[in-house]
Amino acid sequence: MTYTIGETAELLGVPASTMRYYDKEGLLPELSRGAGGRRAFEDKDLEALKVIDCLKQSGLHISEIRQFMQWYQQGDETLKQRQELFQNCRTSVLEQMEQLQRTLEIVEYKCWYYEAATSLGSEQAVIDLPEDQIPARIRGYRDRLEV
Amino acid sequence: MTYTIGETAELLGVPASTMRYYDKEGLLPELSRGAGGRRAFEDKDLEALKVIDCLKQSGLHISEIRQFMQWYQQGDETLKQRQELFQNCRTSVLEQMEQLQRTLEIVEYKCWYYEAATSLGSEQAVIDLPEDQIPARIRGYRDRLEV
DNA sequence: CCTTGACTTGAAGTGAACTTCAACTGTGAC
DNA sequence: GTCACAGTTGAAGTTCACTTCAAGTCAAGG
Repeated sequence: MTYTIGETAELLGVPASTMRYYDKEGLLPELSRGAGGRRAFEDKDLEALKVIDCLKQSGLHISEIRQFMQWYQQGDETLKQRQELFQNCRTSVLEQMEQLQRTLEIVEYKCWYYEAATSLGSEQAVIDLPEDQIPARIRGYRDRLEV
Repeated sequence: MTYTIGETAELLGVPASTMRYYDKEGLLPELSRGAGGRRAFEDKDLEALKVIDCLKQSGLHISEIRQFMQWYQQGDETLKQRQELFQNCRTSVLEQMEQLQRTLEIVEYKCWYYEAATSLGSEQAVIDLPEDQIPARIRGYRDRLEV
């Protein structure tokens, strides 16, 4: 069972032009061709596209993903490199999550701030709010009232 | 108390060129100038730079951050818009965290997979591993062994 | 006063990841 | 057979957020 590039695009929600680009960049080294030189995507190629997406989400560049695919093609002698790559991905994803958590805390403070401001009718009213009317989870950001 | 662009760059770890760019793009509308036309960063400008970073992390484009700064300058009549903006930011950050969580699960599967492969000496050995030797937290990804 | 070095500007350049274009070819439904 | 349409290619274009450059100004220490 194979899929055309259009079917694959539909299936994965990735534009066909993107997949041609990935192919050209060597991210789909095992992709075979069918009638008339058309790309014939097999299940393993769909799998590869999912892994590409995962590696992209982890913050890898196209060139690094190409490197991974080259290692994959070289077989068991590159297992160590591939293991290391995914360990680095893991660290990177965890760092991104921590960063996002810090961002969320600021955003939630701002949500509270503007909610209070709209219901009180002015920013000044929020700035003048007595300490004990500020929810505990937000108090740490009291010194960031500006803007 | 004011800081030069160089001091501010040092303080926040943001290149001076980036802050000039933000200024040019209207992201620092209240930034004042000191002797010789030099930018004089006050505490509120540092605060603004932190908010810019937060909004960027949330996924806003420069043009959207500029819009926010314009609303800020217009005062209390734009409180509603600013509240809505931060609510959208919150949704967007939560979605990013969910996406990252899904990525992490795949990455952790791959970590397990390559760890097993390196210790067993080959990928085939992992593929041949009996079901009951696969940790429960990973079993859901069994069908993604390829690549 | 003079020099050093941090600042100023507008304009041009960069890098990454696509996307679009133009010209062409082959497939498959009628 | 024919014809629309999905696919092919290399090259050029796009977008975004900076970054670098070139040419000039100004402040402050010696």
